[in-house]
Amino acid sequence: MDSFTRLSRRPSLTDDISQKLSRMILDGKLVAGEQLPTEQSLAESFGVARTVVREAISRLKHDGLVDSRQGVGAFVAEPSARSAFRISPACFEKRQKLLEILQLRTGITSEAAGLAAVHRTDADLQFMDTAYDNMERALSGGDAAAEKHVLAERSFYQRIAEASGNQYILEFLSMLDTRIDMELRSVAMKNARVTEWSAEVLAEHKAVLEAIRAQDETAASQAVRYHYSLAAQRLADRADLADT
Amino acid sequence: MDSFTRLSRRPSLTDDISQKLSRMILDGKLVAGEQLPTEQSLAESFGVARTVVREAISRLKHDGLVDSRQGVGAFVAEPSARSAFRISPACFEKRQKLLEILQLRTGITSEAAGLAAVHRTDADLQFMDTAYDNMERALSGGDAAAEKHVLAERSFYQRIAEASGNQYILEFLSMLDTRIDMELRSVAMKNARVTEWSAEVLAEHKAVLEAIRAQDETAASQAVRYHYSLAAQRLADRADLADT
DNA sequence: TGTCTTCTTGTTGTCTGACAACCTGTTTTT
DNA sequence: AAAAACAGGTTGTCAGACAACAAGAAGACA
Repeated sequence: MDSFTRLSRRPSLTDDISQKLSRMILDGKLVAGEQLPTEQSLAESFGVARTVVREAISRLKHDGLVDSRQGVGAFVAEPSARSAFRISPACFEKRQKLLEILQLRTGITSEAAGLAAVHRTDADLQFMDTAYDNMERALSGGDAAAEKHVLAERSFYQRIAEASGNQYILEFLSMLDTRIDMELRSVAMKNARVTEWSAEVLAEHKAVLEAIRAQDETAASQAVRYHYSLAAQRLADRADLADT
Repeated sequence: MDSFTRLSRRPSLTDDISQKLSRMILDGKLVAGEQLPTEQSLAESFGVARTVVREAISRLKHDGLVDSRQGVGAFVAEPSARSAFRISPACFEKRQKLLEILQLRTGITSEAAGLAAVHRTDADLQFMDTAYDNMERALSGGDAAAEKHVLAERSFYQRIAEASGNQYILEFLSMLDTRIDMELRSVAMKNARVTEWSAEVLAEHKAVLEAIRAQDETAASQAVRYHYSLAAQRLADRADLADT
């Protein structure tokens, strides 16, 4: 939540400076990669103590807007590093909630596939074909290549999101994937057993790909929804995810 | 992005303490409403200076995890105050981007409708019926009641999101609606002319409602998608939104 | 000349101490 | 009893210092 969203409390100096700095970056007064003024000069120009500037910059670092290196300076982060969306870590508190996150992703991914079916270029299709081949190849490695397959699958749907032409869908999906990975990798992903259902899963992906190739919007979004509904079911059946 | 997402840089003390504190809250060691230990005692127990603790808490305040009152203390914020999702204000910079936001909402809403068709209770249905009646009644007021109708429509889909049983979908949609309203109210909503297409629009909503009543998952999500595709088209036709 | 070492300088990260602003409960005064 | 002054504690801000670190400058040496 942005500080100015909370109207209840009188904004502190830190809130003020933090907002000023982030606006400078968001408005493009500070270009990506550019070095921020030093904390001391910022403190002087804002008329506050250095601690205030530090707390403000600390927030920006936390938000991924700037990146600082000790002994060198603070720099405006690349736009690719700053996501349009942020999700609270609290969302992954309980493993049961993960299923709801996956439902959320289902809706967005299916929309992405539908849009991709409409807007895809031949180049997009080529990327998707390649990603699909990678999935197929990863499967041939058996359980050992489980993680590789997961990455290939993610890459496949990322291509779809790119082909949708919708920047926000792409960003939101990649953010979700990143966070889901962080939460799941340690728990489940490493000992995932893909061979059990590899064939059917691949067929589900294939259906998505072919619908997009045929530029069939409805079929594409439905194929995604179908895949995820089965995926959710598989996930629910897994013992290592059922706990807590 | 959380600090531990960036693996490149050695985590600073502030990163460490910030993470420790947020985990204490997220893991429930500190209950909502509870007062945090004083900055000084936190500094002592963590073995760092108070400035470090302050920078860490500053991040948590920015994230809405804690709320502090000068002279009293810092308190764990209510979970309702910590919204699961945040969207950067930059997303609404250009009006052209609004269409992409709407596409994003389409995907989530259609997923919500599908889930609602499965999970709805009779009570949910009753709420939706009431919301639909409100929409219908708002339309009879003609153009004057345009804004009222917009609110009724939003309320209708909010009911659907609630019936989906998915907390994140509900939160994300309400966040999007809030932000879209903030951006659009001044521009378009006040002089919206609903009478031109009121009948057909209402029929679209009705289709959603009946699909959910019939517990037809596919029909429900398709009906939403159909409505939004037409809504996007209407929006694109509007001159006051085409500029910039 | 070229390369390595050392020094210098500047910046961020952390520490320490102090005071201002503020809230709350207690005590004193009226 | 009610109001005012007091006391203690906490956050917010300030000031100064040093440590950690990086990058360039200057010098030593082959």
